[in-house]
Amino acid sequence: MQPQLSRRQSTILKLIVQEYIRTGRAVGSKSLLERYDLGVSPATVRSEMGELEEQQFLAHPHTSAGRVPTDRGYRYYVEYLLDDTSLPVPEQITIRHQFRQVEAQVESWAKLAAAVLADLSGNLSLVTPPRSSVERMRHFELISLRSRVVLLITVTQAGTVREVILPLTEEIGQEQLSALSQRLNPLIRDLTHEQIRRLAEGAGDLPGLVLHQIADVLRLAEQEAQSEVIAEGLDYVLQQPELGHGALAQRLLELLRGGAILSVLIPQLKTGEGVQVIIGTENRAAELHPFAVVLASYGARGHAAGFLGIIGPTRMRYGRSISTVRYVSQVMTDLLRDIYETDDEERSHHERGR
Amino acid sequence: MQPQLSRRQSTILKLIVQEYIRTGRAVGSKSLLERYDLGVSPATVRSEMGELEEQQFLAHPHTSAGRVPTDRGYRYYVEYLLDDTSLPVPEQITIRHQFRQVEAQVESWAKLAAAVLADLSGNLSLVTPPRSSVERMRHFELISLRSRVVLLITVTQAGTVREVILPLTEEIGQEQLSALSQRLNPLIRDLTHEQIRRLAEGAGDLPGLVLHQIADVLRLAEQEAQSEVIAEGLDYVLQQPELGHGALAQRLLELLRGGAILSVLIPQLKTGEGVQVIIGTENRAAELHPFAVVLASYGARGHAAGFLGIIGPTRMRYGRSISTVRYVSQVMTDLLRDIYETDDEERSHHERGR
DNA sequence: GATTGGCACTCCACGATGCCGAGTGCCAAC
DNA sequence: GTTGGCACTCGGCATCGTGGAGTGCCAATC
Repeated sequence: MQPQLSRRQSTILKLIVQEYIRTGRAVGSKSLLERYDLGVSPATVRSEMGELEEQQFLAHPHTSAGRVPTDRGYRYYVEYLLDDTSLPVPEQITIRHQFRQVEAQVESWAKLAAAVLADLSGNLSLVTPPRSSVERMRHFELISLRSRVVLLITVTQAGTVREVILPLTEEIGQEQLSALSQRLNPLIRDLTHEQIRRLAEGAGDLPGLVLHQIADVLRLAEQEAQSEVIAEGLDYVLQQPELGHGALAQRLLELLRGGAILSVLIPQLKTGEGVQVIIGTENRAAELHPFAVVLASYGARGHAAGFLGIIGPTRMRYGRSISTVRYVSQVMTDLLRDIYETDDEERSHHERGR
Repeated sequence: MQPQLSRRQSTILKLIVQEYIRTGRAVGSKSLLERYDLGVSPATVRSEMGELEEQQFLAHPHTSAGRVPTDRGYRYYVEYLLDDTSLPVPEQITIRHQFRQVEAQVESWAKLAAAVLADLSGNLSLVTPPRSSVERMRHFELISLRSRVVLLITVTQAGTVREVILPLTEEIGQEQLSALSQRLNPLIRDLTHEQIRRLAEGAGDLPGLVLHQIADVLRLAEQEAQSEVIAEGLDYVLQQPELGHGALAQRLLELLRGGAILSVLIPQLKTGEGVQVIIGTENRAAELHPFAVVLASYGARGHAAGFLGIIGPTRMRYGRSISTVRYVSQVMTDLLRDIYETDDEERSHHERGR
């Protein structure tokens, strides 16, 4: 869609979108002029509105109602009419500060990100924890919980930590377990689950069991990366008058169960394209047609990565949502870089940060 | 409250509660007799109903409506009128089967429990992951992520695994880190965070840093045990007609944010008392007055433990909820026992299981 | 040719009205 | 103690009328 509207039409569309987002009521020519002086009469505005409706940017709920933006109208608004603001600095500082509190615990990043997104946008937020699509082994440990029950802890290259319980057929002491892990660890460092499984075939009884389990864990971690999602701000969903009453909110919550929403969203996500906005029927999944989605990925290049975003009614504050998503994704990317990046990269990054 | 109703009054109360739970509409004398033959006329039922209302077991929404159970009415029903059924065996088998799938991953137990509770009860479920109120150290590992960034993994006696990132001032190789952990691990096994912190004081630079961090992690784990909660079945909340429309559902969701609901519920939870039912205004917290809570704790004696339960409208299927909560709590307790119990205990437990 | 004021028309939201059905409470009779 | 009868009550629902906001069109004007 190219910009194809006259200056005045653009102005009117912009005001109608803003006004509708603000009030939630269809906007009429007169009431629009009461708030904004356009230097023309209602009749003129009406004729322009008629033109905009002709071109599918606006719609009437019914004959004697005002105009409401269509998905196409929102799209044009987001594309060409939105003042490209970034998040206010005080809020940036607050966010950075909050993240600093949990800097050390990687698992809490995603939770915090979800909370921040929800609170700042006033919408439902979704965040996937940082994961790698191909998990490679970093390190594992065997810890004796009690006789014949061992805890296997695996750390992947991407920093994901997993633990599984390993029942053994015979009793094996902590010393033996430590020796085993010391022997195996160097062998499987940086290998994928397939490679480890191949190794397991040739190995002895106990090592074979352990290696098999490790391979399983790695494979599982990759699978879960496709389905684990943290959501926050459910209460905001109900605050939306247009969603709260109908069965719409319920549908949305159902989509969240078991991360089903991810398989709906991911196919549409273009990685590394900054913030993406998907409005109403632009969503491939029909369930999401009543909603707008603001998405971004974070992390980078084969390292741990994920995506985050917010979902709300198409009548959402796009400017605010986009700047929030953009900023939080940046913060998450920075955090990940601080862990995995080589020193060179890190230095240049910190310089950029000033 | 002692049983204080005549046989016929009890029957009528029971039928009214059941009928109201089934239909959600106030129950009248005539419509009650249409479904159930009590061998008496509507007028008789009416007079009994009047008596029950007198005693606060029933209430009228308005003059010409049927009767609705009061919280007191539900209480009497749960206490004396409920047929004490256990969960149907096929469902028991399904649940056991589902847990067997994730047996090895301790972290997924709570999630699964929440999903099962929600699906079987058709209500919102809450589950806290198994935690110990006094965390003691089991084992830790140091893993070099990259130069000067180390991942510290701690495993507590209760089996909780935590990871934190440790920035160092100077570069230290994996070999040195492994040596350090091998030296320190035996020293701090089974210690609390306070004891470890005391040890840290006298230790050298790096060991001191590590021990301090470990103590922090332990302390944090204890704190989080008080606030971490998994909820499932939010969509069911909205299906409840009496909640979906009002702002009530929203209030409930707000309570869930950040585990605030735990601090509301825990003070009222008596541990080791089987399944507890808290109905409406019996809840100390006013926010929960519109709801009924079915709660149980699981786990045992200083080991990892937690609680689980469901929250729904006071008009809930108490029989089903209670039996579900009871069964799932039993399953969780069994699972934990299989990990931590000594072999003796385990044997007798398995024998009981047959 | 664009803009404007005027005007008829449309339709929703909202309150008032009336009716029906379900339910109650009471009472006299059994 | 139980019953049938009866007057009464009240919410729910449909119907109706009104007012306001908004539109579309057109002829007049700049």
